[in-house]
Amino acid sequence: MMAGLIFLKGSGMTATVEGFQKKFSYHHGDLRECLIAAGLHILETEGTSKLSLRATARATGVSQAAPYSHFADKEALLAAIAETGFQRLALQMAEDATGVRDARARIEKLILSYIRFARDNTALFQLMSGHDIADIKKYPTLGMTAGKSYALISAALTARTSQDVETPFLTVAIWSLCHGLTGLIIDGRLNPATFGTEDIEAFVSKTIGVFAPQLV
Amino acid sequence: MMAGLIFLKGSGMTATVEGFQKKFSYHHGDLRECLIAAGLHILETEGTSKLSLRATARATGVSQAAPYSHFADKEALLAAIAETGFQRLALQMAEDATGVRDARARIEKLILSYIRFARDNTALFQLMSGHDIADIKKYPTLGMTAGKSYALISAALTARTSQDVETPFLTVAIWSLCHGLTGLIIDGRLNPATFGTEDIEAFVSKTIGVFAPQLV
DNA sequence: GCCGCATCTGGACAGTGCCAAGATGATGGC
DNA sequence: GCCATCATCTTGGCACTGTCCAGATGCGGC
Repeated sequence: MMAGLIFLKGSGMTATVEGFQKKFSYHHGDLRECLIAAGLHILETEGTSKLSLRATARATGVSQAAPYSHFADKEALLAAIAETGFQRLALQMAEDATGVRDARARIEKLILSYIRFARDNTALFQLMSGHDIADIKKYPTLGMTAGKSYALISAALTARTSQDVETPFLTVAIWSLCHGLTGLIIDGRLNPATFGTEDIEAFVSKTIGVFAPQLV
Repeated sequence: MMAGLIFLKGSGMTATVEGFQKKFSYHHGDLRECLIAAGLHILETEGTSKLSLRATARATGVSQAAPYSHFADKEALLAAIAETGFQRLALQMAEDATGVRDARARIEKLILSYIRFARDNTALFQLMSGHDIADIKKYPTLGMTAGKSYALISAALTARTSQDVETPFLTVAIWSLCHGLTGLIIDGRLNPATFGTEDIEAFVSKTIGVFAPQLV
């Protein structure tokens, strides 16, 4: 419970750093960002079921109704949390694949990074890929940010030399593979005996191998 | 609200059919199945957010605590509903692909059937593929039933002639494609302009084309 | 016919999302 | 410097949820 104090008003980075406080501080400081941070923290430590508007408000040290000044409803908070998740995901994928130019190797790195993210941030990933947010179109920035990781894969594919398969369709296929594999892995639905999933890198490499002719 | 009456105790098929009632009727008749049916109905007509234990109990005409005689908690009810969903899905897929022997044509039919199911039963499909059920391992029969559609695809692939790619890996790839495509479609994330998604059959066929060499 | 036990009821508790009315305090115009 | 404005936040409350408990109910085996 100590950890919750991180987000208390008056404490925490955003509120203690003088300049920051002057710029953003109102009653709380920067409640919106703090609520998102608190939400992420609850998600990581206690799981989706414990992530409520009231709990985030509590962790931030404000009243239960305070979040409504920044989010229309619970879904809007979830969307904001998911968005920072997509931001982090895209960042991590880009980092993990820096310098790798060969199309197939790059795709492999990107997918492995995607899988690693999902494993390291399962609850967050499930929020991002699940259906807790009814229609994404209500949150345009979410859609934009979510598109970044897709764009990374798409870009890696346009870079390949042979173009016998139209890139958009190959992208959709690879993307589905990436997403589908991840789901199967984090849900533990792949029999380790037949797939050798204890060595993820080898497994992914072999599965991508199905596309081998297209990834020249 | 009229429709809710379908599930009232003493009415409805399971309770009025004499033999059925004699065999199963207790206080209610066959509460377990009725609750599942009611849950499915609520899911279809009012959406996931309205699907609560209490609502299903209400629709069935029993007290709020009655479901606990048949389900340990809400998740258990969801699991049972999801399971009948998987049952229906596998049935539909098998029907839609009857008689089609050619590997590629059969795969195509199976995937189209999968997509059609997801479109026709969106809320149910999201329950089946989402993360509302925390870990599937708690519901062994769910896992079994969910595996049926996977098995259909797997079987279709072992039937192909060329075996230059190991079947399990190709199955995982095709399965991911199937699942991923469906998600992209029902979430409306595919730009119709670039993909021509208004003609689903053509779109799916073209996307599967990425695997063409492996589907001989 | 009676007893055991699965089944179902009524009531209760803590927790939730959301809302309305009011307090609070920063900010721009004077 | 002061004041009105308005976003921000609080308090209290409503309806709903999942879950539990003590007790009523009634079917099946004896």
